[in-house]
Amino acid sequence: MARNKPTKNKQNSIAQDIALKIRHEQYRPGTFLPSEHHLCDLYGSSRETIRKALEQLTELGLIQKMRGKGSLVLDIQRFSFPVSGITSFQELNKTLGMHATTEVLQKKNDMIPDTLAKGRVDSGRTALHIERLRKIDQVPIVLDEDYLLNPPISEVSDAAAASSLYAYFEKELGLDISYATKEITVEKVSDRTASLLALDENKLAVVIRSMTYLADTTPFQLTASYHKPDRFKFIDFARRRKISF
Amino acid sequence: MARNKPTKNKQNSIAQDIALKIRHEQYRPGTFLPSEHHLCDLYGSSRETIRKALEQLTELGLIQKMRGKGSLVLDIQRFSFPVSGITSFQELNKTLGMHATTEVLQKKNDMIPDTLAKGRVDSGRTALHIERLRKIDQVPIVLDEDYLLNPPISEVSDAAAASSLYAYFEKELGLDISYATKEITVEKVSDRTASLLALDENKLAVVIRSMTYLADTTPFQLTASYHKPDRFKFIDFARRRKISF
DNA sequence: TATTACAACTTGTATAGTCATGTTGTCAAA
DNA sequence: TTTGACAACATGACTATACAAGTTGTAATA
Repeated sequence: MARNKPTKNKQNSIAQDIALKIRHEQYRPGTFLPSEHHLCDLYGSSRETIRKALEQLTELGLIQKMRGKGSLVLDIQRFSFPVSGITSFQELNKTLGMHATTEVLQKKNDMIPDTLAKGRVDSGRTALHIERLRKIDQVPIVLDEDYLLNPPISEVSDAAAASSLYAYFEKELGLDISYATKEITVEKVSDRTASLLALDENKLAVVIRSMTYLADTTPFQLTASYHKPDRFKFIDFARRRKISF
Repeated sequence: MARNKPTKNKQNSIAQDIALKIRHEQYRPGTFLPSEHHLCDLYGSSRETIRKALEQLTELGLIQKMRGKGSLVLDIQRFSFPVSGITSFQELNKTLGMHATTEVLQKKNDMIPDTLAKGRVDSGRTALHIERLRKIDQVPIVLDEDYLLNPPISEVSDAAAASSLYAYFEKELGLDISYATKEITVEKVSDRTASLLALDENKLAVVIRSMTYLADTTPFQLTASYHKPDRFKFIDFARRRKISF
């Protein structure tokens, strides 16, 4: 069973290590990392391995490579909620040090709504429907409607639902979460959703619908997240894609 | 001067070529690409070069690699406005085949607002302020407030402002656009903005503030985009990041 | 028949080397 | 002083090779 440790190979370990050193300001923004040759010596690895580690950091927005000069450490004030990179509420809670609570409102089998299925999943199919209200400092912020497909997910404990589904999927079930498609819109929502989030009379909420896939490309999670508009803030780091398609 | 041709090296050419073949359904969703060894023969290159090309396609969400099996072509119905990947309105217009028009409302030097500068740029500084209203089928959709820093941008022709700033920056000025930070919120906007976008009385708009950087890490563009909430739709493809930071 | 073992494929990871090309400081020449 | 050549660095791109490990079909075996 793939335990999916984040650092299982050399290039990941190196990337992780450098990332931590950047986080702890051992490498400071505005300065250059040791050269690739130097890093080879430091980690006792080949240059290609170092370069693959640095590429991960580049993709994350931690460094900017400059030909002939070196790898510049970028200034990362990228807090808040990143859209890119599938990140769970619980992970964000930890990183940001907010005081967040999760209240599980429902957990039962339901039909998958068409708005989430989108033809990519049988809409007649049932799935484990978990409804959770997320609060920060007692204020409702997000309402999550998760539909978990069976297989691969047969049941979820109350504890897992209240803490982190992602941690449960990856660490307990050994699932290899790979990618997701997300869609962000602003919509008028139902009276029930509006009252749960304590919206004003226009009932507008930011809705994020996502479908999350495993490495074998089977979808396993469909989610609709309803965010309070005034407390909604997403931050994204994006690199320019050279390839047009 | 770096002309920044999208296909200047082997791995980019190969990625481009495979991407086009996927687009034209020469490689169909649900099928596997030729194996890496086979692609080596097809393109006359080494396996590492092929792998780097495939990695670009993976990052774009065009394929999913599966160990022991091959590279599966994913089903891409990713239309609409991607948040991730810095993409300009004009590029989207072309790709999506929409009938879009751009109206330049202002083009003059102005002070940079604090909400955009965010301490990363001198807020007292002036920049070339271009205000553009984007319409699709005569309906106003987006209001773009661009602040272009000098250097590296001294002036912009009316034609460039009306068509594509990015094309002008990259092809004419030879700028190497590298990355951007973006922030998405929902806010109550000014009366002027509201009337330009024909918002209803609550005056809520989706605001995307971004700061775009060159490869040498100098910021050159600050933008606030105001979107009509009911016509706002962003689609994102995100891969799960294994590295925690 | 059912199971096992294996061969022949696939991708994943790491190594070592080569050449191209951009950057910077130094030192000599004009 | 200014200019130019050059050495010593840096990253970018590519190649060739090796071995690990997952997948699949086949053939031998119990």
